[in-house]
Amino acid sequence: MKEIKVPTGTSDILPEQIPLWRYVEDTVRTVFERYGYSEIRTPIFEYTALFNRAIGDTSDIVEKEMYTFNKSETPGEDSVTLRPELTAPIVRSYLENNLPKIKQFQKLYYCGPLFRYERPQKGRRRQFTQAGVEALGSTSYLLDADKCRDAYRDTLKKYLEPHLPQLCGNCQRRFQRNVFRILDCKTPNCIAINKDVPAFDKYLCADCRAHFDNLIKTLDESGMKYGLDKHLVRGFDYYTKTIFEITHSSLGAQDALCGGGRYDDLIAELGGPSLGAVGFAIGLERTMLALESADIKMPEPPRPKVFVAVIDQKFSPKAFHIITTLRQKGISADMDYEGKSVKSQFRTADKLKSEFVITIGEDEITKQTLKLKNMVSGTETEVNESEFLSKPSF
RNA sequence: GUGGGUGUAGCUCAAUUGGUUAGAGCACGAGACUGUGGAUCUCGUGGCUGCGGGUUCGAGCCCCGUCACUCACCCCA
Repeated sequence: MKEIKVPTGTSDILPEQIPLWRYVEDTVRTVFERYGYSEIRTPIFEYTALFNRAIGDTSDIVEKEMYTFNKSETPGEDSVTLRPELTAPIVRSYLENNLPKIKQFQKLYYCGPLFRYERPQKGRRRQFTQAGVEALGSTSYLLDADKCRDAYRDTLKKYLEPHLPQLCGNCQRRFQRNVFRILDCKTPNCIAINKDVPAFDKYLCADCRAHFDNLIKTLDESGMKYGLDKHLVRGFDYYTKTIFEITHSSLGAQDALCGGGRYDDLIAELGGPSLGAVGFAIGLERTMLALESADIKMPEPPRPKVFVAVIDQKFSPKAFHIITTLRQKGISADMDYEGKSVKSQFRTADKLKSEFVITIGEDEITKQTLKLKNMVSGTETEVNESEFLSKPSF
């Protein structure tokens, strides 16, 4: 029989990694909330049609990377898909729950697992976690953003057409499927051709132009550091106007920590009013890779405050009573359950990094006291048992 | 889906040109005159060398296949 292991591209998060996860999750929540975003949670799977419509069929995600299934043979039961991204589900929920009617402008954030059927590599997993924000319903200047994109697409095609034979095989395919991707190519030959590609900002309509200029002006005035990348391309069809990424050099080929942009037409495309929106998502696993490479000190794992050791196993019930009492008073406490030697119990307490050890033996029972040892300083004190248990102090 | 790299103990790695019972460090467990941790020392547990075939008197090592992991393409966080 074949050994059953964790599925390809997924991994267990073991107890020792949990503090880092908590740290990262807590941090994004705190920051998002500081910026006025509220958390929203949507299902892990959605009807497949949602992603087909939102992401667009030029994307590989829709073509071959979705976990799609149909449990029911009944006709009319629609196929569902494990969510490969979260913008579309959130827009869906925003509309379905009439959020724009309650308050047109909504600032929402999320944090959770996503699924894409891909070949794993550094920073790329089949199940991964993203935290992101969506600012939905900001007044849209632009109903004609697509026109700019179409115009630029035509310009690009016109420029690249004569060079087509010199482009790499991938790019020749891209020319038909998605010209913009050619700008992103890493083949030396293609890079050379791309160098002289017409700049996109010459092809913006007045509206987009104004939007772009305003954005740049705001960024400059707030002292925000950024770079303009005329070769930046993002995969989803729903993006309009501004797109952006944050990358980190430690991440290898998959170096985007964060990516996002405007999607001013998506709400309307999913059946809602014509309202603009912006959002971005942060890859949590990639963030953690970057944190590890930056040698950031890991948060301390939780540890028991008290470990109770017994001289003889016959005192175990007593020890059990003590840890139960302490736990009820909100103090983390633990003990040995396997009748180990005193030395071994202390070793265990040490390994757990327990702050204090209480020892119980004949002496303590007759005197009705507890021996309390501070495991950092090594000093031992004797306390009255009933006093300590009714009002523990260290 | 395509290509490269790597698979030996829980982890990191050894094992002369193919040659006996596959080793070490760390980790884990027990102990060092028995009511006390960390340091040191002693002892111990632990491997169908990823799996399946082949070549050979003999394979951890060579050949083929397969699986897994990994990096990269593709695509994307």
